[in-house]
Amino acid sequence: MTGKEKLLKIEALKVSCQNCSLADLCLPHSMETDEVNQLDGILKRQQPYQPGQHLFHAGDRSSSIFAVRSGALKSYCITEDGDEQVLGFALPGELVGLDGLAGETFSSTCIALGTSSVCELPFIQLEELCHSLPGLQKQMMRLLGKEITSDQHLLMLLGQRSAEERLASFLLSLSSRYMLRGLSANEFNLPMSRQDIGNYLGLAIETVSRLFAHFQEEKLLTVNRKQIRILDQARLKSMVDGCLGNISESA
Amino acid sequence: MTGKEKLLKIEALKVSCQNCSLADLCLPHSMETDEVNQLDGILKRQQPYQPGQHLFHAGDRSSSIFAVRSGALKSYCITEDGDEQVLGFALPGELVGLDGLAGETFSSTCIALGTSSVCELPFIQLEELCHSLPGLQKQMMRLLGKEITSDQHLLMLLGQRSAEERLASFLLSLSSRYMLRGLSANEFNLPMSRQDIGNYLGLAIETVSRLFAHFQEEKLLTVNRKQIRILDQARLKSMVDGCLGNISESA
DNA sequence: CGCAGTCTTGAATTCTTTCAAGGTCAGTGG
DNA sequence: CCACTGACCTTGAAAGAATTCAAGACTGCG
Repeated sequence: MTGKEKLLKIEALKVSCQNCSLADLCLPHSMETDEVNQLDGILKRQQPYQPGQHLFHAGDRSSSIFAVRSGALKSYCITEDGDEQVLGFALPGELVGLDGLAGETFSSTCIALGTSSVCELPFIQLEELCHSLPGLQKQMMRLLGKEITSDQHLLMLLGQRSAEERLASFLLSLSSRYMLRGLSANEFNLPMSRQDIGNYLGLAIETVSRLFAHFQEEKLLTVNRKQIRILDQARLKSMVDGCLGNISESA
Repeated sequence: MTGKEKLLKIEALKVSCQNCSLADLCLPHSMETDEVNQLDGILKRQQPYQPGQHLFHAGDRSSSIFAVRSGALKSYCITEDGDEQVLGFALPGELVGLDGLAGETFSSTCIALGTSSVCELPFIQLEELCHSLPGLQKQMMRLLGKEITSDQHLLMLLGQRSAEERLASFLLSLSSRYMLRGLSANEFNLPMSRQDIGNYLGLAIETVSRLFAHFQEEKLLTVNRKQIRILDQARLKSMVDGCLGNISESA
């Protein structure tokens, strides 16, 4: 590879990663060419996953975290009596598999909702790399801390909020996450089913459906199947005021 | 300091730390004498906190994590409309302040429930130490991952469990955490008020009170003010079966 | 076209909360 | 020593929110 080719490759990587959570992790910290190159070296890019295909199952030996490049993923657990509990959704630029850091295996299962492509980062190598790249380790910690903070927000949501406040908060979360990645904050598609939304928010599917109808009556938004268009973001926000922020990225 | 004195000091530290979460972090990983010494060097031991005294407030600049040595702590947030949301309780041997890793400041507030003593670990130094101690960084990651996993469990609890299942799960969590530190699994004191329990579990205080009465009628346990004695751990467990584990340590 | 899965809508039921009142306990001061 | 106070906890009854049950509608697909 010539010097010029190498440079191009690095530039391409920067572009491909710039909408990614991992950008937080490395790019803004004045990574040198060689450092980006090192990170690139451990990235495994994979074939896209089809809807319903699993990235990993709870109990699988954990060896990597995954960054979503496109599509959407769902993390969930199966309770002993066979129920599913949705833990979160990952949109492009977000990470999944962080719970695998806790031990030898994943504690959650991750499934593609739509056709999705991901980058895999084997964390053994990520760990080694942390030793040589001064900022990377700190950023990993921050990312994990962020995950904890975001779970705390969700806890607050489920702990004391009404069904209405939960759904409003959920929609605002999606909105801001799409915006963060340069997509429209007021018009987007729900990658998940009503079933998944209800499960995630601790609500019956019928309640979710009724709330969408109610929000529509109130002229807060329009909803057509999966397509959401937020009409009155301000009023939606006022519904969750006091809810200390929205749901942010989740595992 | 003579060689012998130094050795004694290290042994004392090992003893004082062995019931601590940080033991997970260092001791079982064949830490050498010098390594324990290094860790000891960054530990700041503090005066005990009195009930109602704060370790840190949300918004404070975060620079350390804290390990509880005795007593009990409560983490919480205040929502914009002034409500409190309890995020978790820390018992001896557990850590608080991990959410501070997310950014420059803490996102939660931490208060002593009873007289409590803690070890403070400035994480700038912890971070530096990670570079020299091979196992420490990995253990930090694991600890953070554990925190995430534990939040996920709580999420599942609040998401779809009945009031009865929530309280049962809460009590079993306390039980197993006390047992882990070598205390009785079936007889312990609740360090927090009914108010705090209700808030944490997303229940009204009256509901908590009624459930204690109900559990007592069912001969599952006896409760006298703060004192709990679990009579039928097995049946209590069967109530939360399918709840995928209990609540574990929280921020 | 017709089937299967997903979503919506209505009515009855259940669980939990809210409101209200009373009880217990520890500390305080007469 | 005992009544008083305030914080915390318990208990009952009424009200409300969300779920469950049930039925029907829409969509995409073979």
